[in-house]
Amino acid sequence: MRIGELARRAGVSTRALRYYEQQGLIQARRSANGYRDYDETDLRLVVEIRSLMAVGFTLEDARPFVECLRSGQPSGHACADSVAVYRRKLAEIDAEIRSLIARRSEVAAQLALACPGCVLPKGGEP
Amino acid sequence: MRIGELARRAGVSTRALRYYEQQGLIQARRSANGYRDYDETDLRLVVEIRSLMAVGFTLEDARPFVECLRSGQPSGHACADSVAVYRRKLAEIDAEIRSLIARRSEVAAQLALACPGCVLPKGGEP
DNA sequence: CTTGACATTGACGCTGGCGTCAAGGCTTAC
DNA sequence: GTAAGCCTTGACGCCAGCGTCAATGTCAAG
Repeated sequence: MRIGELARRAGVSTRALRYYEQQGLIQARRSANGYRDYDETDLRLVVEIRSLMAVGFTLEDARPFVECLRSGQPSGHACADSVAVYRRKLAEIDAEIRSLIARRSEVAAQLALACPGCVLPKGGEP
Repeated sequence: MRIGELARRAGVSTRALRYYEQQGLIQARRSANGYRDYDETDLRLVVEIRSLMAVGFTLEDARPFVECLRSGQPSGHACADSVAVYRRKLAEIDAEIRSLIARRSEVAAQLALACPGCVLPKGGEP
């Protein structure tokens, strides 16, 4: 299939697909006229990328999953590198959550100073 | 005082101070030679900006606080606009935290699929 | 033959908050 | 006079993930 059809089926823009290719995440065969030619495997790669991005992964984070799929594995997380990224992302998310909770309580404290009675607790601070 | 001294005392770069001025957050008087000339009030404004940014506020978020201070209020959160920003930021932070928790549990679920026994819970899911 | 829907590459724009360099002017100290 | 250390404005760079425009090629339908 050509790039427009892949874009429609994957729910992304053609620009995004070219960008993924530029970043080395997907590689398209070329038809005789120079058009990119994709197959169902490419669709799976793009869907994998998008589902990872939907949970906050960057394109670089997605790379091991894509390579895992391309190496013939039935799923992108069947490789050690992918699992390592999962664990790292979990740690990153946990750090972000902790940071946000800390910042939330600081803001809530300031709001309480500025406007006593304005702030209703959320369980952030003990 | 000139820009270098203000920068040192506030713990920011001169570049940042010029940027804040360009964004209309602070306004410096000028000496006869064209140099920016700041006073203690300006220092307070910059300190306010930095403390707000430290908890995740953007420069635009900080604007009402700065204007509040410049209007003669003893503290930046003594104005209605500032309180409104506090409440909006609290809501934004809460939304971010919820989103992160949701994403964390999705990632954890995927990790559990990929590597059973890898994931140890964190209290995110019941 | 022409229109229209597809495709190509290349390049600039966007967001925020600056860092960094260029090219020069002011002031003081030696 | 000259070196050092401050200051000025202007402009490009950076990060990610594309959006958008330009100029042009390809191909099937009418």
